[in-house]
Amino acid sequence: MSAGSSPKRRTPPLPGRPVRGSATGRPVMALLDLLGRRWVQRIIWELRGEALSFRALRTACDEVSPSVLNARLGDLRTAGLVELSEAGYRLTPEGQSLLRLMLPLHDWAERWARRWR
Amino acid sequence: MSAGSSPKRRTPPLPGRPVRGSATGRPVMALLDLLGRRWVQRIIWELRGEALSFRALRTACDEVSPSVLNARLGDLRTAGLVELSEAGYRLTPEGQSLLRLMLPLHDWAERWARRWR
DNA sequence: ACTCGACGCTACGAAAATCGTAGCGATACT
DNA sequence: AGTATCGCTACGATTTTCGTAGCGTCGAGT
Repeated sequence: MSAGSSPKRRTPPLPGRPVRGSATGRPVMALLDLLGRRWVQRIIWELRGEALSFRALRTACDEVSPSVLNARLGDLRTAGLVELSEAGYRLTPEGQSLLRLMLPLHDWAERWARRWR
Repeated sequence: MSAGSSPKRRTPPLPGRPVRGSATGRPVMALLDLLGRRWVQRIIWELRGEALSFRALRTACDEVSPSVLNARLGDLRTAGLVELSEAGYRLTPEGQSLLRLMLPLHDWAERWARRWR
């Protein structure tokens, strides 16, 4: 490990504690903070099917920088939405229940796109 | 390093054109790019009720920096999700239909929070 | 007319997040 | 030994976000 004991601790958003943009830490605000970080929703989206290795996930996310991917996976693991299994990274049951809320976004986006054709 | 004099235009994510993290421009990827920008989901969330003035919206979003707020409002207006009316900023019908997909996040977050108490 | 306050919004330097590339140590198979 | 993949780290460059100050406009009040 060591990892140089970072001089600045990055705090993943969790319900019940102050997050960016909300001193109250109301759960929905913590969630919006988490989901508003780049690649977070995309990662959840790409894990909708089978488990993916770190590298496969990186490829699925258009070769996202590994430092950011690792940071996001840390956030998501801390939040209890993602876990690393034998087969690779995958959604926890909690993560799957959140994914279920996101799935309708696909069809919505398709309809949205028709306005731009 | 280009000494280019062009002010580097920021392109809001729209379906059908390449966006950050997806050369294809598939609608859902454009949407995830848009929603993954900071404050975007929060802005939609805060506009779930009545129309809000720029300043009221800024206050609702915990005094977010006006430059970022304006940039996001530009993205959202270009995307056809938000419009400026007499009464202030408000969601378009399109934006309201997206909000409807987001509303369940509140209850989900409440349940999520119970794991951390 | 003049001040006052609120409006949408811009400027700009500082700080933080993100990116891109290279590579490490471990493990496994040849 | 050589090759390949694994999760993951380092670190400088770039982009985004932040924080504060303030501009120009408008309508209400005096």
